Amino acid sequence: MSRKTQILDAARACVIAEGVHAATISRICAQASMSVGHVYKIFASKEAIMIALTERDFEDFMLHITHPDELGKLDIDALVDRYLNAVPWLLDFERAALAQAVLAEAARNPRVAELVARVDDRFRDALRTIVAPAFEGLAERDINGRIETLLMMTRALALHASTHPASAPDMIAAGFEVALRALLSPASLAASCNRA
Amino acid sequence: MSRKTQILDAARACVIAEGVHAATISRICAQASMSVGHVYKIFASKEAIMIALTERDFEDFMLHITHPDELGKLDIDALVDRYLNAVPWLLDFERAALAQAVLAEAARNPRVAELVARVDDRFRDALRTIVAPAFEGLAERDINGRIETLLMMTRALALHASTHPASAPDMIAAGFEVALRALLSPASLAASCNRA
DNA sequence: AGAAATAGAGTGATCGCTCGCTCTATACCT
DNA sequence: AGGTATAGAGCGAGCGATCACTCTATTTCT
Repeated sequence: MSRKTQILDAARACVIAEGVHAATISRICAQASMSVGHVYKIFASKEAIMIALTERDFEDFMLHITHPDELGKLDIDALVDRYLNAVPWLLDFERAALAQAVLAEAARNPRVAELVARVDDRFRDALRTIVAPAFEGLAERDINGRIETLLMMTRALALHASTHPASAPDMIAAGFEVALRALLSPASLAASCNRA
Repeated sequence: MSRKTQILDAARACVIAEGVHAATISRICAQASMSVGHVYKIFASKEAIMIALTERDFEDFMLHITHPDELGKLDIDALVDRYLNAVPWLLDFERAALAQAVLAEAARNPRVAELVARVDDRFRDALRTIVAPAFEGLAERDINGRIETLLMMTRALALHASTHPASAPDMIAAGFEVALRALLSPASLAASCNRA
């Protein structure tokens, strides 16, 4: 394991346990069993560590939800399956705590905010690619609204375990599926259901 | 305006601008045009200020989404209307930034976490009261899953502007409505739509 | 005058980060 | 091979800044 990985793993553990700010360099060093001086030979600053950690975490997330290799092959039903399968992974407490810490940091640190925005764009693009064929004829605004809602729901899921560590994945998946299928069905169908 | 309110308003502004940790006592004091010593005569600690601020913010939120006075009178259509009307308010950047900071703090401070859990319970109860009549016959697990999904979507909406300050409320409301109506329709109806 | 409100310099702790040092392994010379 | 020079991984005491908080002095009311 490289020194970089070693530091990032230690930083991850600290951030999950106490957030970005309270994860001090000295605690990260203790966790990594390295000296302060050495860590600063490998990363330029605490911020650089956090950026690298965030990048690694996001890459992991994107691979889990929309793997680039299979993007072209995914239809809507497959997307729903993939989503529902990812629910337990998203509801993992450590993952959620890290995501929560990263988003909190994004509110303060413009470099992290830019990272979040970039990943969101990639996620929206991936969704759009999958969903576009089924949504022909739907107004652009409605498509965007649905994609944005999917993004928001995904983020909600990714954060949920942070405040609700003991939530039941299959109960949440059941509710989630209802909303998911509605958002991914063409407009006419959804409309006829809505007003019943 | 009471001294307490004055401090909380100053704290709110600081937290929105820089998060809970970076919102230092001295900056809050400067913002409130008060001395450090005086602030500590009114609040016991920085944590006490943050708890009070969180409580005030949550109370505000609950009043906006499910006002207790009209809880009995709300049916599902009225609830959807209320939700959609609340979207622009939820998408306010300052509100979202504060919510984001509070949730980040909850991940670290058990007292704030307990506050969040309490408010979530109140919110779930309110939803259940409104939704129960229409959901008779639905399995308990499905009802809970839907309520939990609604909670998650509400939270996602409440946080969204923190990372996406310039999002278009009506576009999001359009997508949101689709998911909302699906979650609030009885099961059979939703199922027949799902598998089209 | 006495009480309450207000002020802000001061305290000890802790932060991110620096810098001069040690130690070890390899390269090079004889 | 055996001795010496060199490189760079690793170390941690210490620096200046800043934190939450205290304490005493002063002003403002009654």
